[in-house]
Amino acid sequence: MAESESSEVTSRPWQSYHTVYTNAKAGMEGVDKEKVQRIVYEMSKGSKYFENEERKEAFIKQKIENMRARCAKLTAAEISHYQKVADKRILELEATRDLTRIWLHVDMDAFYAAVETLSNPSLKGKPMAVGGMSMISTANYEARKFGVRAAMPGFIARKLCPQLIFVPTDFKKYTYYSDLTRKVFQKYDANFMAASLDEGYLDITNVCKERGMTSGEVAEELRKGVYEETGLTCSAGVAPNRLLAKVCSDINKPNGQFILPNDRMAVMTFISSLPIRKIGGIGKVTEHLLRDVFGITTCEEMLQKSGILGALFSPSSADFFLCVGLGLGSTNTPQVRLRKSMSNERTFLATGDEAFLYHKLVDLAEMLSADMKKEALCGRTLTLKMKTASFEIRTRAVTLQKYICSSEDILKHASKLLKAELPISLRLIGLRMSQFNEDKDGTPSDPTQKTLSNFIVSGVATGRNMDDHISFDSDLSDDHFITELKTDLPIDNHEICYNDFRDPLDSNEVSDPNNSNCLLIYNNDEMEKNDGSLNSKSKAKVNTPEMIGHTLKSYEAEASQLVKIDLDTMNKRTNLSDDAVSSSNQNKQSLWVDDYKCLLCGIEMPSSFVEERQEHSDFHLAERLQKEESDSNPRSLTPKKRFIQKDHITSQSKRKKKHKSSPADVAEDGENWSMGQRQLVCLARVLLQRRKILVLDEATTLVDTTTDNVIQWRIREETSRCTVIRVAHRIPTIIDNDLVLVLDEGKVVEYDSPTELLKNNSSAFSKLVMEFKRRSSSGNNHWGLP
DNA sequence: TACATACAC
DNA sequence: AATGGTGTATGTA
Repeated sequence: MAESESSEVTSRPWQSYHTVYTNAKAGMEGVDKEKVQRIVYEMSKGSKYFENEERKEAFIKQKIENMRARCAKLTAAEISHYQKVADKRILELEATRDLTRIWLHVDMDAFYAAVETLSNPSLKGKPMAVGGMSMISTANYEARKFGVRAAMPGFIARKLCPQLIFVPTDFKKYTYYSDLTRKVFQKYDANFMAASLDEGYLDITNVCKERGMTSGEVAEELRKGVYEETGLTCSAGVAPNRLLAKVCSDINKPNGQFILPNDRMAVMTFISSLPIRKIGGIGKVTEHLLRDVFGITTCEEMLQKSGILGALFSPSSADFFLCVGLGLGSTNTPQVRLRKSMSNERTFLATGDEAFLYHKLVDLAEMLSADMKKEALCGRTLTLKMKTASFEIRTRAVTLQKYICSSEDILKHASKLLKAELPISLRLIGLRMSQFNEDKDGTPSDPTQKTLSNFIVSGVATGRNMDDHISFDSDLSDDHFITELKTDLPIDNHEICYNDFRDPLDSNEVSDPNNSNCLLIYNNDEMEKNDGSLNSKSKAKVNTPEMIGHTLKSYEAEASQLVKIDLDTMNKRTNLSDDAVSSSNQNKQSLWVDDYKCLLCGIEMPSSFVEERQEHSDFHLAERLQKEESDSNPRSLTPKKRFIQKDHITSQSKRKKKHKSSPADVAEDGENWSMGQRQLVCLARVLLQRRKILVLDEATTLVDTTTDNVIQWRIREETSRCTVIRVAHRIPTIIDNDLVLVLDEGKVVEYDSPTELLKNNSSAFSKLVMEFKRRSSSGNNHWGLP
């Protein structure tokens, strides 16, 4: 079996290229599939697209292997258990079977092509396709005889059929004809569901009853009506539910119909031999998966393998498969569904030209905004979609506090998302808005307006307590407090954005494949005196979280309280924390001349604007840090990167000036800070407090590596007389600490000084360091690692 | 929530 | 030379 497969790969390689258009489509019965497949393969071979398809294919193969392995691991007892569960579920589902409704699915025949032929009758009888050289939307039946079909690129179609006529798409026309067909649909079911421009689901139960007609007669009449109204033919399927009706409408295509009676036996017979790929929702991948793992090709087999399916798939997937096996589908008429997202995207010649990409983004933002306004929509989640030159698709999203719809707002956030990805070479950019505001009047109902949980008092060993609101009434000037800074979440409450800023090409972060590895590092300048056990030079050994908790507990005496400053602390809304920070930092000079004017830029802000003032001083702080950072390490920044940063600062300065005239706007500021800048500000504030013990939990994740190195160096300087506990993934962040604890899946795998750990080549830490070196060897090594 | 996949037309 | 655009659902972290 494996041998015949591999010989196919070498002698007839095209057979292993799985395209989307391998499934049987109406009108393609007499086609020489082998030939078509070979031509498609030869036209595609070697292209970037093809390489990406191969990558995806390999990924699916891997998935199949994993599933097979999981299958093989199941014990007999487990299998019988899952079978019992599945049998019970089958009974439950069977009980929901509803044979009282009659559903009709109408599907227009080669809709776009038929419409084009209508408006240009000379196309009649000739092979024709709607679309262009890159993509075909619809092919007429003459073209299908050559293997030309929807979703096929035009240049391949032309190879299959040199005389093929191409007609560009014209959605206005299709919408017009679609409306005509819907007028007819409406006569049979006022609540019909439009599945697309050329498809509809109608519940014809009442029509049949009221007019004393069989469903077949209704279908005939409706199709005749559609033809009279439009001059276009369609096909219909009648069945007790929508899932089956959809399958039925395809059976006698084109210009035909198929009736499946409302009878359980008829349904079961119909379903039994039906290939699963005919069912809507089962596509190329699922078909492949079910065939190669379980040997399932027909719907009937879904029931035969129900136990194992239940064991390997999620409940909702398993349910769907069972329904397929039982021929069950929805019979209800769902209430009008609101749209959940709106998007637009454009493909172009792949380029890394930032000005070009930005320009595309501007266009998309404007178009999207216009579309949103047309439907009076405002959304709060914006997603940037990118397709790289190698066809890899990436999306990056932000969820905002406010609903937006203006092109300016969209562009502002979209360009931030794009900037974080630069440099990058793209062939497509898209924007999508989702999470819409229910009412259109634009009332800014804040859906995630949070109460502030700022200072949370807790012990390390008792775990993190981010959610509880614990009042804080201790003396902040006490130097014995530990300040834990957790900055791996955004600071800004205005704008919650959980972006992954890591660049997969910039491998400065080391983690194991499932990303569960973590390094907990103790830089222990003072701890020695306090607790010798932590500083033990013992060999790496397995440890448990309890032990760590225990060890750390001994510090609780000294650190009478752990002050956790979470991100909200740094937020402008946080009066308490801001007061706390400034009161604990008495040597801090006032920025405000005469308690009114900013010393640095002269902006005027009354003292009552507490939050705005904090925001403003943070801004200057960030500016300073940025400057210091680029001065101290100018060569490590590419000119381009520096330009971006400079640009960032300038845009902020501009915003500040604007605020002069309207102080109320200041509350919005900080919005356009990069996440890295926010982390910088957090860090700076904490360092200023000069604690004896500092916990840095992924404190610099959002800062680029170069800056991170500067920061780490600076932290070491600033904290030479204090104990620093770092939690980090980046090796350079932790390499020169006194003690390293390697965590894997929440457990301490080993701990010792880095030098000791590195002596053992097979220690987890050594492996991480080696992996890090391997990944960074291709790029610049700024880190001066051993 | 963010992101990737799968699917449909 | 060259493989789309729009929208939904779902799984996973």
